[in-house]
Amino acid sequence: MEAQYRPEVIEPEAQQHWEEKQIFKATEDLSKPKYYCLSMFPYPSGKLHMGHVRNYTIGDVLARYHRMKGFNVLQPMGWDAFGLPAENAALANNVAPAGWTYANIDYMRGQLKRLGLAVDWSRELATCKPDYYRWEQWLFTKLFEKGLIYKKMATVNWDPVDLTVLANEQVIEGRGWRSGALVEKRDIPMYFMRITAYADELLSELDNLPGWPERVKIMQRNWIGKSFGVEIHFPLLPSPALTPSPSPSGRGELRAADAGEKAGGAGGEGTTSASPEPVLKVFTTRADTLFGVTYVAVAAEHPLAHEAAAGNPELAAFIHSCKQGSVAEADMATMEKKGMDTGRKVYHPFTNEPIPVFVANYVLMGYGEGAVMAVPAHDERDFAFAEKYGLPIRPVIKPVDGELTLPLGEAYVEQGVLFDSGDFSGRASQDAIEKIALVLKNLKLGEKRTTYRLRDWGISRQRYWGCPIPIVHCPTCGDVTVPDTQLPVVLPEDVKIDIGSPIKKMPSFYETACPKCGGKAERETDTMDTFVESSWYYARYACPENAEAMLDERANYWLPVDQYIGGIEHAILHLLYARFFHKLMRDVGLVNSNEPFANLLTQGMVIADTYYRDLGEGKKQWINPADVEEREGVTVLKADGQPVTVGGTEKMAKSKNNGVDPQSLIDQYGADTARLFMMFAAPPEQSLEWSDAGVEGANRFLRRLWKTVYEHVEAGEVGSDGFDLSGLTPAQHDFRRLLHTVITKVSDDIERRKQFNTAIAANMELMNALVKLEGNDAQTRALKQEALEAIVLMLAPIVPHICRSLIKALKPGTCLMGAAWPVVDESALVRDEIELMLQVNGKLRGKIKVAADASKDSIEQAALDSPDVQKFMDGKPARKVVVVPGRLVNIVV
RNA sequence: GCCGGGAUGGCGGAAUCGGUAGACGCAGCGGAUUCAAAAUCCGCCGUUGGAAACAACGUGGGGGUUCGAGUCCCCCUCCCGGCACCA
Repeated sequence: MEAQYRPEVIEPEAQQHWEEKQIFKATEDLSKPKYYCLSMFPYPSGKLHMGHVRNYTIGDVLARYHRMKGFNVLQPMGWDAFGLPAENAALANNVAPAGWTYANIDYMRGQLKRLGLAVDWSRELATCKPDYYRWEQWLFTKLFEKGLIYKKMATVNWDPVDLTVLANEQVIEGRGWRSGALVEKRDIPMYFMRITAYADELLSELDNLPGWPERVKIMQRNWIGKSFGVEIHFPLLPSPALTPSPSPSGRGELRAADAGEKAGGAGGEGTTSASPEPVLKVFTTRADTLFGVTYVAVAAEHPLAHEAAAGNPELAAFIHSCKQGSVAEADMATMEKKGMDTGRKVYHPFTNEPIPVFVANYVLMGYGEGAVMAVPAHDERDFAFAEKYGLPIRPVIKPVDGELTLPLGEAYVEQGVLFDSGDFSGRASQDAIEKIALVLKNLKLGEKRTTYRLRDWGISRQRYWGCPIPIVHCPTCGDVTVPDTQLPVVLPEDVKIDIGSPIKKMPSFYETACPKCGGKAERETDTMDTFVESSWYYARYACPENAEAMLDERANYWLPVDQYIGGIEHAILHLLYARFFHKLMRDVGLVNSNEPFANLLTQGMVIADTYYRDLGEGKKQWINPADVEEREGVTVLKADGQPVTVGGTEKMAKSKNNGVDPQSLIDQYGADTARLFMMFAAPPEQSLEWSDAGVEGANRFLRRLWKTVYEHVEAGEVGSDGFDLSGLTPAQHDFRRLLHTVITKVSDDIERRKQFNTAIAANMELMNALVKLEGNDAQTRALKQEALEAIVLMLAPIVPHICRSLIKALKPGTCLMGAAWPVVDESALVRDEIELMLQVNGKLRGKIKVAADASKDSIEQAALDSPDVQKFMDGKPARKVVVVPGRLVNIVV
């Protein structure tokens, strides 16, 4: 064995061995339990950052641990290769997105391999390859035919200067990131996936996911946002200016799940119903406050708003001003709440009192009916709005056991008891909601309804670098899906990029014949949201080379994924879409399980400081943390010494250029040190502010481990028969108990707690004790052999390269890949004496040693006899003695 | 704004079910080794008072429950993630 730890020698050697022997190639094997371990695949942004190292090391530790526990492990890897950054890079560097993407994949694959991941590379996939996305297109056509994909209008960010649609990320402070122009909202036709049809199942199945973090399930529940309420119809007074012209529609029965569909069409359903009388529909979860309604507010896109604006230039201007700004909900929610009276009025369904209708910029067209009844006395937002516009505030709910202080200083939002509410006065809120719904139903002015916050998923993107939507627009046949035989619709890769998608200007792409009638037709030139690709890749890994089908029976062998690992930022969108897709695939017969991911580990963000220079008009130049330094208290760019602006601390991302490349760390210390340091720095679920302080310590520990094994091995072979467990000295006995306590703890830390920092700490503690173990006799050497073997095997999932070398040195002829996880010797854990803490009035005052099997009475007596305790009892009698077995005794005086 | 999470020594963190706060590591300080340095090894290392023994205080801030609270409950502050076209 070499005296020096040389990662630059042993790491490539180990990696080459694993690759040549195809150690990690997974095959379906019914003789072992399967373990499908999946880390979220990376977007090939250029280089790995620390978040990737964290993510993939966590996955690798779990994959390697389960392999040692006898599982048939699959750990695949691939590339989430379509996306906006490729187009940005193409624009900046005048290269094709495809070439840029493939070059990044090649570089990053090399980096991942250098980390020594136990990945089956034979299953590698990239979502931008036709052999992958053709199945996405195939599924699209099936879903379109089933009505699970449909077309409707939707609102996007429009850059009036560059004449392009902008992603939310490209809107900075209300302006386009390149042009600096004020962004406008614009309605365009898009394809939607009917995720709302699965809302109930997506919600209820969360209860069948015990292996998911509670916080993620809570976020998904809130996102789906099922609420029980009442739809209320406010009859419209005839317009003072015009005769009302309700758009004809027989679809007044459409429920909330479809609300978005009609909303986008800006269709008129909102002002119509089955009854001939025009009504304004609102949805509320607080029907008990109905008598407190003092105005009704509609979204700027609401048909009634448009109608009212026809003869009212001021209102038209206000509605137009609501169109300014991004469509992002965060922007909508934080902007100043503004409104304007439409001049139109509705009747209160019970009192027949006329109520004004406002247009308000805070009412969202996409949720419910695009209209709300406002109760300033019992809703904070309505209260603020009413104060601003001098609208009446009419309290109708009071606390069950008290009175309201009038006038109200703020909205009283709790449920309570109704007053000033006609026949409903005196009823409790819940009871009143039921009764009011019933009476409204009898009057045909409303009914109980369930709504969801969840909206259907708009998947059209007006971008180039994505999967083409397999639709042909035929002037005679309409939207026709591309038949299986004509798939895939291949995205041309050799393109020139400027503003706007090149395939929209490429007749060779969009000119085609209608698959139905053979007439002249045009292809859809929008591409799909990249979330579509990442919604099913986990299943394709089971059969990535299958050219005949999207999935085959191997998917049912491997699925569901036993352990999914990825950033907490995906808690809602990606994970919800993937769950949705799994159910879609189940319902077309591709998989037989209900959920894709049995266990989920949400890794905390690796965050880093951001730095930028303002280029004006909302444009910023982001500067990498590696390129700045502090000079005399000022943060400056190293290159020119000029100051930079310090931004916030945010997740490492391409867009903020704050990713730290792990390559120099790996080059300097090796992959094992990088892996060990990353796992030791913090528990996986916690967010981690990046700092390389402590890397030295991780490397030092590995050198120390190497040296300890080296010295042990150099001292000669240890006879396996020289180990006499009954003849251990007390110190040796204590050490062996520590060893087996640590094996118990580390197993639990990795398998159940998934907290690797403490698993590493326990091994360090054991190493510290081992180094202090005196003596060179056969007993001691056998004990050290047992401990070193266990430490090396316990650390193997985390630092596999060094452990491969060390196990070969400790047990010549053994192979790490065949090695099993260390087994606990329960008999080593037995103690005959334990230490108990002594408290007086909850304060620590001393400790005693008692026999492990001492009775409660004898423990109490021993505690009361202790001089440490008596000193603080001041001669007073014990009022109470609390004995916590195995822990402490608390004496209350 | 809404939803979710977090805050513990100079720093990263530990304390797993309400029961010894600060494991393990980093940095720092002192010592050994060395011609010297690096590396390595040994020791100290929450704050205040004290020569020490020891005592008091101490887990973002305020209040509460409990024999006992970093952990549970209420209120607040700040930070991080998400908010449907970043992935």
